[in-house]
Amino acid sequence: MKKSKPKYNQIIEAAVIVIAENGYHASQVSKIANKAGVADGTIYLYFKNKEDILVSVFEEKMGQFIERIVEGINEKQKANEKLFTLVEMHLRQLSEDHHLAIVTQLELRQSNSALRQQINKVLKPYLAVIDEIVKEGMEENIFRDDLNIRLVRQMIFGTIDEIVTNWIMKDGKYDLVKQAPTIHTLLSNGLTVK
Amino acid sequence: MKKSKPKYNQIIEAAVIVIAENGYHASQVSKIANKAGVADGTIYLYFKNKEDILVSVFEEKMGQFIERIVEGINEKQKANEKLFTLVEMHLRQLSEDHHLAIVTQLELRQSNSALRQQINKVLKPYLAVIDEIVKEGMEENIFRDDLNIRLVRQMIFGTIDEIVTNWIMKDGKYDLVKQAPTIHTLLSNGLTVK
Amino acid sequence: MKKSKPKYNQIIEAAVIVIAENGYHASQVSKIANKAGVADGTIYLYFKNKEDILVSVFEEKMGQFIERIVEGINEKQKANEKLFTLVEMHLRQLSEDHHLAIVTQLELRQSNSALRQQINKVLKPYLAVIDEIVKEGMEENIFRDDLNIRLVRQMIFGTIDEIVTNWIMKDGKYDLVKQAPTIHTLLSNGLTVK
Amino acid sequence: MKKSKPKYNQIIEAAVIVIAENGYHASQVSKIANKAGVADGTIYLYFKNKEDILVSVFEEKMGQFIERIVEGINEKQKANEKLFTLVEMHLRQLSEDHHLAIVTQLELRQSNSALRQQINKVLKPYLAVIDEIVKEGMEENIFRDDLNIRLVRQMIFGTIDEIVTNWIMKDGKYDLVKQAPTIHTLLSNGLTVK
DNA sequence: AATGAATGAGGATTCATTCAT
DNA sequence: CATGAATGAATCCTCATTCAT
Repeated sequence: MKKSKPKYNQIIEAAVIVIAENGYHASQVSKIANKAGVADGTIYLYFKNKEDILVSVFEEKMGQFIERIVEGINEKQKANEKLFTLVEMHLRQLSEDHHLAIVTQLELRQSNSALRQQINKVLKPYLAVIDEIVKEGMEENIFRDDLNIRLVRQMIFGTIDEIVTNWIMKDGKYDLVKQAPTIHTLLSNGLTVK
Repeated sequence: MKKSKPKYNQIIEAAVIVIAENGYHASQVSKIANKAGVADGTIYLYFKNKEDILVSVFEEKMGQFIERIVEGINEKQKANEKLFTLVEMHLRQLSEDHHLAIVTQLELRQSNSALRQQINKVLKPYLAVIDEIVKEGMEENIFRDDLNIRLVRQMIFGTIDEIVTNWIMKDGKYDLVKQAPTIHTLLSNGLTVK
Repeated sequence: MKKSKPKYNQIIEAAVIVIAENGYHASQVSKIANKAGVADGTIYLYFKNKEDILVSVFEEKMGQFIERIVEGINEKQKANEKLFTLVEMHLRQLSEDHHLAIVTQLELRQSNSALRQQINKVLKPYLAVIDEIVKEGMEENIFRDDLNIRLVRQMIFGTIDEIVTNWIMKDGKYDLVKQAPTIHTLLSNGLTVK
Repeated sequence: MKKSKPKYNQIIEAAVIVIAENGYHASQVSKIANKAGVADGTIYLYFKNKEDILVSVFEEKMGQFIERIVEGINEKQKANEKLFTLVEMHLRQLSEDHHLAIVTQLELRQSNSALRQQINKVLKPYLAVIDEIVKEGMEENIFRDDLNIRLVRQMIFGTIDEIVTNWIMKDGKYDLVKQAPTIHTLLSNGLTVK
């Protein structure tokens, strides 16, 4: 966590749970405060407004999320191993924190466009990690050398994101992480018989 | 159109414009009524409630959207041609109706999860079309025979969806349709050198 | 009343009573709505916001207030009779509407400076009436010809206003109108023995 | 100053500036504390509550204000000289402390009626000084012997007060003190040709 | 004496929906 | 069918005040 203030973290953790359980619009500030064990007004000592809670949740959690993936990737040598690690850890991390998955895949998207811009900014470093893997793969001659990096990044992120969202909307009834190899193969080899 | 009542369509068209221009949360029923040239109360003669307007917008527009894609696909023989047609027409149709693209890619997602369930129901036939293409491709031995249809569908839809969303968030500043071949190649052949 | 909408007037009348009885800051919109026999939301069909109620109360009441004084003055020939009429009617009108007197003398002054500017605008015509009397008096050679009109106006208004405010703060325990002749004499002849 | 504690005075001075610059309603206790260079809580070691700060500001400043006027008056023999001195010094003192003038003429009046009662109490000695002058003038046969002291006091105070308020609302754009003779003449001789 | 983090009560306003005409 | 005036529930945020340190 960026800030070591305990109340700040209490509120962040409470917000994830309350938003996951009630949905963003039914998550009154007082409900979050209550769950965090602080007074309503205390929220505003740590956050500018209700939206800021949401952005901060995303920043904090996304920060850890990316950090861990980057660590995992750094242990790998080849771009396709790195891609596999990214897919697998993306799925694993959301798989292991159901509340967080609900918030990122469903509730966070209910935000207005101002908020969405901020969320995109937080997401940038993650997208940069994807770009980096793709570039490395092209340089290593593991990936084709004519790839449009932006489109590849959108395919990789769009695919994983859609898969996680579907899983969440099915209430996480099946094993998400187990699908990492298949997804990786799909992205690597595409649909066509060679 | 489900109903041939002219006011029904007036309201649907007004809703697309108002939501695209103002965003979901700033699109009051009275604003839509005003744009449609009817009284507020009249809305409720044609729609159960505000959510119902949104679902209906999506139903109507998605109905046409899918219909046209199915027509396009039926003219093709091979699964990979069909897939190309689907990608190209998906991009083209949203490219040509900016208002609709904003509504489907951004504003509609701000709805609560109850509404999102209904939207998914509307989306089902489209996803079924994708599934059908994949199955045909496998039978024709054009696509690999070990594909997990659900995951493939999520990759195809997730990729296109992410690409369109990014395009909209960049205010449609570049040519979307032109990217269809590259996207199709990516989905078909994946990232890896063969 | 400027507007013949009955609810508009109901709300104005309710506001005078509620504000006079509770003070401006303890006069919640819901309390005014309740007194007026309308829903809270209805207030906002007729007034922009809470401040607008206050300004409108003043506009409506001040409009009548001035109108009557002007009528009274027009029946008089000489400036000093007109001045007497102004003093007497000013006192009489506030004397006869205790609620209104509380609102104008006490509660209205708790407004912020933005509101006060608007109130001053409403007051302008009344001050103009005073100016007119003074000018006439000077032309008629009834008043001294070296008067500084602005200062005279401020003396006349300041004197009456202070007297009414003191009366209100003593809960209207004595007869205000009866003092008109003395006040008029004071303003006319000053303090000094001639 | 009632208390010789330096922080007490720091807070009083800070309050005058903060209230004059921000207006009464935007003058949070924390803003005053900040300006005074003390912690929020420290305010409550010297003042019972926020209202008490205001009353104390008025008491302290009014105390000095009256003291100086009394000194000035004591140097004069005749009641009409004393009245002139009172008018002139009233204008001069507020003229020379713009912040204080804003607070006394505008911001302090936004207080609720409970506070206003206390303010009136503080004002009493000043009104007594006016009364004294009037009585002396009557005894000296300089002023008419049939004056209603209360009304005369209200005329004198109301006139000066209204003139200062108008001056403040015009941002002190003209010379206030220069008007003392005219005001004094008006109060002494009234409007009428003799 | 001094601090300042924490408290929590309180209220204007919006807008989807109704229903008398 | 159509209207649109009226309804009223629902909530974020501020800020004076407290009290453990």
